[in-house]
Amino acid sequence: MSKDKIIQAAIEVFSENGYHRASMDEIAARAQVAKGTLYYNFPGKSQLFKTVVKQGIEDIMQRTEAELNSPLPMKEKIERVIRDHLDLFLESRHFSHIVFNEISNGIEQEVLDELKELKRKYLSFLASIIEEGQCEENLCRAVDANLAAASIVGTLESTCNYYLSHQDAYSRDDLEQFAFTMITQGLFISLE
Amino acid sequence: MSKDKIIQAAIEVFSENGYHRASMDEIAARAQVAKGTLYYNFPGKSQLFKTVVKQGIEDIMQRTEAELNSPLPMKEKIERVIRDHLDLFLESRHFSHIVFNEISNGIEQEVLDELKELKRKYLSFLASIIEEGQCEENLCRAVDANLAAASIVGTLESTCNYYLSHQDAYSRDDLEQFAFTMITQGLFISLE
DNA sequence: ATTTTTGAACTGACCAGTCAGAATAAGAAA
DNA sequence: TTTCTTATTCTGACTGGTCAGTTCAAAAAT
Repeated sequence: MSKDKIIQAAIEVFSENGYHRASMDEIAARAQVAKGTLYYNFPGKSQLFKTVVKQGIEDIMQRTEAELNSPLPMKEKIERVIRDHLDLFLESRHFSHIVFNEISNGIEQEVLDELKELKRKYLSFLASIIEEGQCEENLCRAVDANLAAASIVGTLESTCNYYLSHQDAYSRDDLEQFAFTMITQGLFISLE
Repeated sequence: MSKDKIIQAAIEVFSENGYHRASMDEIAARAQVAKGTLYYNFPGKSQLFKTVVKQGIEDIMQRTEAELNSPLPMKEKIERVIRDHLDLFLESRHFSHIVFNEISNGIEQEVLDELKELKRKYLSFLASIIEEGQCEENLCRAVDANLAAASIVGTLESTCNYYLSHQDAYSRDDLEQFAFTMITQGLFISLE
């Protein structure tokens, strides 16, 4: 099936280059398919992009949900959720940018709205997990869950980036441990 | 002086669109200057871009340094440094992306290297501040200062973004307070 | 007189999207 | 099984548009 090959190639190319620098020609070449086949299977670039994003978000949400439903202690759960996110972000370098930042000009309003909705849904999903933890577990209740969700994604994204360009200095494990500490404890300043 | 007008316009256009979608025609129009003048003052797009990034980084470093040299308590200092960063990021929506992410294809290797060096310099600058705090103040020593610097920038960037699309729900002050809490204390989980 | 600016015209590259026709699969008839 | 027919899937050259970068003669500013 060409459709699958195209989606896989699109994930790669979009992840490597972001939306605007990804070209349909390269996606076609990577999928070993003629350009026309892209347009036979998808109405256009933005629709193809939407499909890719949707798949990525659904995937990470599913993985996260599975971890959270496991009968593990909270600490373990958080570690695993962080690990899943790092997996995704390291796999698809620019996936998070694409979803969280690059959604803008050059995409039809209709598709743009769908993408924003996907993003919103995902952040709410994370926020609801945090809120739950604030009620039932030992999460600090002083922080806003929505902002916290955004912040966590930002932290994971930027530390991934840093890690990718300094792999000599850090191991994958360092990255995971750091992310856990930073997210749960921050810089841990005891002021006054 | 046209040069200044061009730089200002370039900051705007690059910040709004990122590097690749920013067009020299629009920069010229925004600066109310002929396109030829751009090329009279700068060798090309990438050089102009470099100038803009350089100015932005030098600006925020200078502001941060000034705050840190003030005779204020540590807590106050950190709050101010965060505020400065939020100012910059909110002012130039995509400035941080540009610097931290969008540096890639389509730019000559030489300029690319200079940009990466600027970015590195800035992160080291932040890291050195954190390290100093870990020695002399009450910052947790368990976190790696470089990763922490990257993480902080990521947090600020993504929360800014979230704030910008939810200004109805949050005030600028909420944003500042949240960023401070998240950076210094994280989700503050007391596990077990 | 020298420097700076203008604005328009042009080139070459890139790229999203199109389309007429080729290839392939699927099913019906012989 | 083999042949004919139709529908689906795929192809790749082509189009039209955008944009960076160049050039330059003439005008304006210093």
